[in-house]
Amino acid sequence: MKPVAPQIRIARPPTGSDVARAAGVSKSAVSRAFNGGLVSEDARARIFEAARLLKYRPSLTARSLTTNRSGLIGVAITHLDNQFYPEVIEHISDRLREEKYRLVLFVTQGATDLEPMLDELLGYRLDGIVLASSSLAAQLATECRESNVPVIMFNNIDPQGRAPGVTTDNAAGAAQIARFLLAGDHRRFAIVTGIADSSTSMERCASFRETIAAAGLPEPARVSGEYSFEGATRATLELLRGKDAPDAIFCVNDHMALAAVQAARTAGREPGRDISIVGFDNVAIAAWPAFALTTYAQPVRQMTDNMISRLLQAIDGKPLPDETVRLPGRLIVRATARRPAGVRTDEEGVDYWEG
Amino acid sequence: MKPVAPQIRIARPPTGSDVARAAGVSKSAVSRAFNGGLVSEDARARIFEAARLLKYRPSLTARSLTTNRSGLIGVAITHLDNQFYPEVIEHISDRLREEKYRLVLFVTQGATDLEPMLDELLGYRLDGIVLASSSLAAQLATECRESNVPVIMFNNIDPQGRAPGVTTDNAAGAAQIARFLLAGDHRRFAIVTGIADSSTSMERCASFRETIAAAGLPEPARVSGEYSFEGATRATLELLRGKDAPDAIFCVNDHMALAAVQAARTAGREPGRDISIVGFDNVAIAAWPAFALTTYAQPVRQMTDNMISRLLQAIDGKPLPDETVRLPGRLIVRATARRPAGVRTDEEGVDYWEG
DNA sequence: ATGAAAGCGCTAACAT
DNA sequence: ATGTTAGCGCTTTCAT
Repeated sequence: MKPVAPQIRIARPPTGSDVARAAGVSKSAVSRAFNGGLVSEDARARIFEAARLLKYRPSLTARSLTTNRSGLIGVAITHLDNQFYPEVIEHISDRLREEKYRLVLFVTQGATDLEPMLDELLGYRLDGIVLASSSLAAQLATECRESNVPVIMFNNIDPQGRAPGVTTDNAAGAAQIARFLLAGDHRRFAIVTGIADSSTSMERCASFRETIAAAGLPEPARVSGEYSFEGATRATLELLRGKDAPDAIFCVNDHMALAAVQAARTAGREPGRDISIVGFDNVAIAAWPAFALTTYAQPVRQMTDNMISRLLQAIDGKPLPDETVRLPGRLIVRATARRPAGVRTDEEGVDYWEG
Repeated sequence: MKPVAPQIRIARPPTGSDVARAAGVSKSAVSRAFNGGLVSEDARARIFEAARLLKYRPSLTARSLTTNRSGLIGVAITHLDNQFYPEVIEHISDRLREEKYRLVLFVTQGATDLEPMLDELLGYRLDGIVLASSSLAAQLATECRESNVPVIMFNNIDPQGRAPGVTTDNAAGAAQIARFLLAGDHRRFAIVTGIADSSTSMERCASFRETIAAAGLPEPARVSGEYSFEGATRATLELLRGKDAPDAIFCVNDHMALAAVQAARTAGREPGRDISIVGFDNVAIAAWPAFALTTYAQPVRQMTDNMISRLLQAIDGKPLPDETVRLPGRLIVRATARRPAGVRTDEEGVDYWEG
């Protein structure tokens, strides 16, 4: 005994065949019409009209099965509370939209396992992957490459240079900050670092120390701010407590520098007058009047442009060399650090220092 | 004349057939093994072993073609510079991961056309869509629903209630802020609003005005801060310039309130002493010592939980009623507004006011 | 418990 | 310029 009524089905999106039927052509004609193939004006017109009527949109899922392209780029990112990353996401998103790719976002937790992460990243046949600021980024990168998915690292690179990546020239930046502070007559330096295994933190830290050492001054004190606001607050307070408190603190990123500025005030020291604090990133908040943070600006736009271009090339089959591109930034001078001579102003009224 | 050498092909990811062959079973067996179907212990073991060796991961793209589920949830969002949204993204991302969905992020521009947006959203057969803070959200919502894709609005709802959504109870929140300010003996009120067609801004604004009116006090001045930092700065400065300058400013969100606080200082008025400023959202930055912003906290966690649960139910076929769920928040008392009587402290040391 | 076969919506050779 | 055909990698009846 069969059911009398046909099964009620949810209205399904129209397919290319539906359009073909309505327009009186074959599926292939429809496909060609939507992909810039050869179709007569006449047919093309009928096809688009039918498509419009039926509200047809090609299923990108089905398409990706045959083209072997998903149109999806994965972006793995942490520390969304650090304003730098939302800014990065906006830039990436802009570029990707221009290039007709969609952005699949993976907000990675602090300590995640590698495997589940990989299942997520590799299960979808993402066309490419951007690894920004994840602590397991370097490991992820090698795994993904084994699976033949183009990967590129952003702002946090593989220290051994075994994966393609883009960063600001951290060494140059940190060295310039050190020279700036030296020129400002500071003598007792300290560094608030990020998490231990962060390449970014290590590079900036190392270069800063070298420059200070080269000037013949004592080794800067170092405390980890763990890349968090609270961590940096604690770190700064700890640095300020000692009798040999520093007269200049370099925070490895702005997120922590902003915490440091406030911590210093809490401790009764006004940055720029009683103590100098310099950050790295030049996030939007750094320019806020409440902070006026002196900081080294990362060229975010250029970094994302370079990264996406290279990634797309790799997707198009051009092999991506394991090269780390290091782009130069600029030291933006505001008010949280004593100003040495040589500060200049650009056309837009921004003060900067080139040593 | 044919080419002699076969075309060199990039190593392709292994397929279910590869695994089946290696394990000596059929494709269907592999599929069942990976989907909790009926397979003998023996076969299952061989299948997983083969899969491990070949590094096989089922193609979710192909799967979605047959199951008609993509496992993708679209999230459309603007104003990433407003720290509220990165926070929201983190919460959404957490929940989605738990539920085995991936997040496709659409950072919508200020003024985008509807159509390209729709092509993007509907082309991928997204299982569901979250519309947060887009100015065209209400229009997008109706369009998507016509295409049978579950949609839910977040923090910015359809004023006519023709689409499901979640917000904080904006009316209750704004009214409470007004009562708080009234209790603090303020008399000349002003509002810094968001963009004109934002439901959120309108709701908060309307309720605030009603409460002030009900108290028999003159209509608050209103200036648009356009949801931007610069806009809010200008708006505040403008308000402060007049001879009849307000003694209390309600900013429709924290992002603008933070600008207002700094603008007030620029104008020589210290918030909490010379003028009172209250925000809405309770973003992380509001708690920073530099601001200590008094603000109405949105229950972000509950909002996203509610939203995702409902969205997933809709995806599972349970029809989603066009209901706007309004969750209660809490007025967090910090230092930017004069404190009336009745401020209490919770277990975590947070000061709040319930009127 | 297992396999064969059909089909999801599309694209891409290959004919014509 | 257009249609036919054969998959893409998977799930899902339907037999066995």
